[in-house]
Amino acid sequence: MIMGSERGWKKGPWTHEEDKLLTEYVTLHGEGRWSSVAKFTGLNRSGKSCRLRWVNYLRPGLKKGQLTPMEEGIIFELHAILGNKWSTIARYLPGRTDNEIKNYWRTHFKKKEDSKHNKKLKKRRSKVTKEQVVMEDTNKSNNNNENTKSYDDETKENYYNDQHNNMGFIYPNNNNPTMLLEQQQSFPLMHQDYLSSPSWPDTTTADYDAFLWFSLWDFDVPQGFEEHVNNLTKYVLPNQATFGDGGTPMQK
DNA sequence: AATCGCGTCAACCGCATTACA
DNA sequence: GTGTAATGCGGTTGACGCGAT
Repeated sequence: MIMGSERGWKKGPWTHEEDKLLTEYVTLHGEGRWSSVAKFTGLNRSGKSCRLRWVNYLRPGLKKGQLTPMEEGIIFELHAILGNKWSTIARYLPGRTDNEIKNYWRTHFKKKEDSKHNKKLKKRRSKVTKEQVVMEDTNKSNNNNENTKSYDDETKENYYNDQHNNMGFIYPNNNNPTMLLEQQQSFPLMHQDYLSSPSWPDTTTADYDAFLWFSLWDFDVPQGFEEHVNNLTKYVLPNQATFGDGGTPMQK
């Protein structure tokens, strides 16, 4: 058994029995007071370890299994804006944990991250827009007269370029600052109705991209999925060309 | 059959922030 | 106001499974 150094906390994988004890404790006392778990349950686990186990594995409502294309898209979009703010991103994906999202990102988008230039490219993501980020990357690359883009940054840039070229999407920028994430109270997309909807758009079509983008950036999006799709059809699809440069997002 | 490489994911660590005495 | 404990967060590690060779 691996033991913690400070006071002999047990480490390593949790047993079924330990899970049971922790679950009983939280059921009885609620979340929090993690450092008391050992005292009340006899579990020889640190408070941090208990919290982590609960949050990432035992907490009710956690989704198991692969992320949906929808969720992948959300992660991609939010990461472009927020950077490695995993817990913040996780708030917009009910049932998913920051750890899960972090792992997902690393395995799916950081595969070729071993570029030696990467460390030069750490971005201030918190308050800049996606378009600014892309421009920064592009400018830096041009100025340095060398390819300093990481796989991560390059993938994002390609993604946005594709969106612009193929869909005519508009991303928020200085001329269109109304959609800065941090100015918003909430993301309408996260309405549980959407995530549990049995009728997602076909993820292989442009409609899906439009749906995804619309969902993320239209902060006034209606509550119901059907209405959402109706609006999508009404405002987005027949008129994609109008989403070109400099315009505003769909009007309601 | 052995082993190697890779992807996945649970869990740990260190640090920052917050709460509280 | 200060020190300490508790909590939260992001980065990292290591075990495990699986397919390729």
